[in-house]
Amino acid sequence: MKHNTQQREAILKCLKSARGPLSPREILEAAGREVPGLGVATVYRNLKLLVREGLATEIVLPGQGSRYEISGLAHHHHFQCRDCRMVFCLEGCSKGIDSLAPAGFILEEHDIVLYGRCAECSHG
Amino acid sequence: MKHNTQQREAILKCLKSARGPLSPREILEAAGREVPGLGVATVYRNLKLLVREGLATEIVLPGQGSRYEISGLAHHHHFQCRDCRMVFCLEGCSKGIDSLAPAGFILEEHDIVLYGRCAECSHG
DNA sequence: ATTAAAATGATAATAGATTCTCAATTTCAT
DNA sequence: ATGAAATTGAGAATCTATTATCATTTTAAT
Repeated sequence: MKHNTQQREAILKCLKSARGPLSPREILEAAGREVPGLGVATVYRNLKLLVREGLATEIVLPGQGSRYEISGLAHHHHFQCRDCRMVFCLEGCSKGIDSLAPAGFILEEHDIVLYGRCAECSHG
Repeated sequence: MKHNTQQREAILKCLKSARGPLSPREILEAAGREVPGLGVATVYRNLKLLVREGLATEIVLPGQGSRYEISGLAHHHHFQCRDCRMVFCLEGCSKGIDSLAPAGFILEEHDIVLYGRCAECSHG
């Protein structure tokens, strides 16, 4: 990453203003509004680059391709709306998760995903 | 599902004796030991069938293809070993998950996945 | 302004999982 | 034991997400 490009800036800006991790497609659409003609390959290339540089973090939910969110957020989990399919970052974390691991197992990490309807889609 | 086949029986038996959801590949290998020559298509066909009949349940972890476990188990979650990649069913569920949903959001379901080392791989 | 390196966009290519096709085999009611 | 219906196995085909290719454009140091 030697040169700054408007494409990369636009992608980063998207991630910063998002309420949750975005899919490459969502990023293509959003950043494409700022940089017309933006191509898929560029989105993927830059996401990979941003992750490598530590500026973005890859988020994977069950049954879907990777999403990306801005790095540096505190430990948190996600909520996916079953209507609009959007993913939102949540705050905090449920206690007592560690106790779910069976004896003899070493727990290193955990993921929690909530599913339901977001405020808008729950007819807000 | 009009005819019972040894293939289907073998697949079902695998699911019943497993400690967690199995991938089609794992099932192919395990059931293939009982029914030599077992084909992938047959595994997929029967899994689909078993799910339709309510005998098996599809489980999807982040970044991986579907796995299948026997139906009827109580609410539970899973642990994936980062070494052997095997997935294990856990018991119980962490309290307070519901409180993670933001105001205005309707929570319908949740998934929890723990990652780490299973008893065997943690050098047991 | 010039230029070499970096980055882009269009599209082809790849990869992995799952499904389809179809001839051959198996199941089970008779 | 027989035969129609169901199922199977091998391999081709499909689908989706991501990556590679490459000619063209952009960046930024000079």
